[in-house]
Amino acid sequence: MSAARAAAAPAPPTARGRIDKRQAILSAAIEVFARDGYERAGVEAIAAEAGVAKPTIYNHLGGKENLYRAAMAEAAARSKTKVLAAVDGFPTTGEDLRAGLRTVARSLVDCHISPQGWALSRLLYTEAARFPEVYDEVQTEGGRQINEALAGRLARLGNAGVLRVPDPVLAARHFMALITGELAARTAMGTRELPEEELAGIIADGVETFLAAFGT
Amino acid sequence: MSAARAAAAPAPPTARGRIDKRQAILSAAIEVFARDGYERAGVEAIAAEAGVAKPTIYNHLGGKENLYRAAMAEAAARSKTKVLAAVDGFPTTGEDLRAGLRTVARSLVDCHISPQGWALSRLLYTEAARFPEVYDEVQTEGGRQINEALAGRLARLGNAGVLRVPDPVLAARHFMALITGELAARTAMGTRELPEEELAGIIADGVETFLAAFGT
DNA sequence: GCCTTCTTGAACTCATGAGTTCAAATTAGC
DNA sequence: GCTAATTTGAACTCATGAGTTCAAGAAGGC
Repeated sequence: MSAARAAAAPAPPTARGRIDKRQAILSAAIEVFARDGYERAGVEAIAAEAGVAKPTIYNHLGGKENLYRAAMAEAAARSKTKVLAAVDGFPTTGEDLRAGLRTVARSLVDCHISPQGWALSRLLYTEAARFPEVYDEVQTEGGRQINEALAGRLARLGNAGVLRVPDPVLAARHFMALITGELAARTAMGTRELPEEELAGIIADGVETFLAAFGT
Repeated sequence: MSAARAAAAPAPPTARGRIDKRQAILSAAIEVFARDGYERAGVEAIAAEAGVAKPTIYNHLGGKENLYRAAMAEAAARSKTKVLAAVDGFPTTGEDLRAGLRTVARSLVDCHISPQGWALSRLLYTEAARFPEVYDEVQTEGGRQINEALAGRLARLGNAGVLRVPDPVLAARHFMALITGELAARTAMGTRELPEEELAGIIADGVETFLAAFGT
């Protein structure tokens, strides 16, 4: 019986009993939803991916809709942590500003183009009509916080006289737009690989335009 | 019989026989796919919307996948026409450049945020994994052409000395990024209305940053 | 060791939706 | 008008997937 399951699931022959099933289910759900989309994703497939029986999912999370909500909350939390860490690397002084901006931009882009990052964006957009609350939660709890953090760092640089940012929030939005604006189109919303050199070029170009607009 | 169909379909009591069924089917398909997504859209619903019987769809277009491809090609063609017309309004002289840029930006944004525009983007992204050829066709046939047209106009302004655009293609990309970058997030990929004043603000801000970066 | 609690597998039910079939009705071409 | 092609409605088939049920099995607490 265990052997049959192990053959169907990539997961190791899971220990039985109540361990960290819930976490395993959420991780598997994120992966399968990301790969197949909400509609095409099967609860059975998620169960297999998690190395768990189907009723266990219904015990823990009640149903597909609720499972989706919980999985998205988990994914959003993970993503937010990463992005805020990336913003933390923002330069605080004008010393080698161009290089500093490129480094942060690269970190931010890496968050965006990671499989997890794309999965989150794609599902948010795709299911925005069906799950508006999920969209709002991620957007307000996540997106706004990130923008605020970025704006704060830009304001510091403005204060130090190395940038001209009368409206730091706007500058933060345009920074993100210039850096990440083309990623969706270029990678087909994360379904294509982007050559390293192309990525570096996009970032360098974005930083350049940003500096042309907001530098002193 | 005709009365029963008219009750189910919003379409007028269609004349029978081989008229413009195909066009009606494609228009209905665009609408239903846009509203419900590929997976949730039902062929039966499309038939009802088109005021046509289900077998007629299979006669004309063979199946759901093919119907999707044809509908997307139609939608892309319509969209491209509109966008290229918008680019045509681009200023060619430096006279009142700011106002001219805002006007074009507004036209471009209007194409983007129209229900048809969002439908196209959303479906392209959502189904990029399942229909990569559709994505490529629209992206290369449409996106590239639009970017080229925009770059051409920017190059003229550069030549006239009112803009500093060593790389017109790059400038075109950044123009679009600054103008349309936030629209997806703000409108939840077109599922929310955006207040007119907010939209005007986004455009004005985008043009301002663009001029700061590329103006003389 | 024992009892409670959770997990499992397997076989269900039930709804939905793609695609087909076909005789009857309708239309277009002439 | 007459004929050939097309459209229609309605009733199919068939596959898929959500959610449930239940008896048997496996931890974990004591």
